[in-house]
Amino acid sequence: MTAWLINRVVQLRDPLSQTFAALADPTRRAMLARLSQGEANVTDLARPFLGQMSLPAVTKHLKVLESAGLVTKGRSAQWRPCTLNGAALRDAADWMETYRRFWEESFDRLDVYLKTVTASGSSKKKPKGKSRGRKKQVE
Amino acid sequence: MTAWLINRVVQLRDPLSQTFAALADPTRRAMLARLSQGEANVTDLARPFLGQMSLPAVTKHLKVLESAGLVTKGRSAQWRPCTLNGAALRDAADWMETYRRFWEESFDRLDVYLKTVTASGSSKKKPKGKSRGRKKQVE
DNA sequence: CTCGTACATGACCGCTTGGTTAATTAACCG
DNA sequence: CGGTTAATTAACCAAGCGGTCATGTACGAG
Repeated sequence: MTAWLINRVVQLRDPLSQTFAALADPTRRAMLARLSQGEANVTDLARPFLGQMSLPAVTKHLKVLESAGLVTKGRSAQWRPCTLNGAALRDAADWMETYRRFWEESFDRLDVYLKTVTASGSSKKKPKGKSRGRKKQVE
Repeated sequence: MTAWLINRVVQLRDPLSQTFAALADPTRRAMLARLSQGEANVTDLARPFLGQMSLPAVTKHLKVLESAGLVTKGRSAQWRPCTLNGAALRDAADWMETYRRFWEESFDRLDVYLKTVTASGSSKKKPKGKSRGRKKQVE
């Protein structure tokens, strides 16, 4: 029936959904990564992607990030200096925070497992330490 | 040109994008919230939404969560007991973590602002404390 | 075996998304 | 003024997404 209307209008435009949707694209995440190193105008942001996609495509991505509140686009003559805006990201992080125990639980299970393994070996090195949440990660 | 092909195939299917995309829907987030309180089968998960959407719709949402690795769907007779799987969520949280300074920066700016405001008033109550990251939030 | 329950699957539909090219606006520069 | 650079807008296209209904399947119970 006309349920799709209700959905489209009411459902999918809450800020959190917009934020997550904006993050659900590697191009957009890369742009955020670039912006995390400082202000940049549109062509700066586009540079790594030109050759793979056109400038209007970048403009579109940028618009998604902007309307999700993740970046702020200023203007100076013909340039649009963009800056990263942490606030929207914080909302998403806050949401995630409520689930932290779930990934730490599984980490703890691994921790317990590792302890049983190393218990049968020598007990030196003692790598205890509150080293939650692995490093790695670039993208 | 055939750029859309390259994109579709190569771009949008990385795990992180899938995870964020899965989170970009309030229905799906609500299902995760339900699962955070313990195992549930499909009709359990669907219950709050029936009347607003059909069962197949829920099945679809569930499939999105599943293929993003966020939930694991077991089977016991005709039931599919679903459980929340924290690992995928952790990957997303790790990504966010690299941007933490940006929302904490803005918090600090607010902090400074509040200090200048309260400085002109009385200096009692002293709400200093490392109370990062507001409470609120339900969804 | 038959029935009911719990889900999944398939075919369809309309909007959204991510991309394209071509044209347009806007500002600076000489 | 005319030209160049920066960026946006418009029109279009194919694929994806979120929903529908109808049908199909797998299992337990009587």
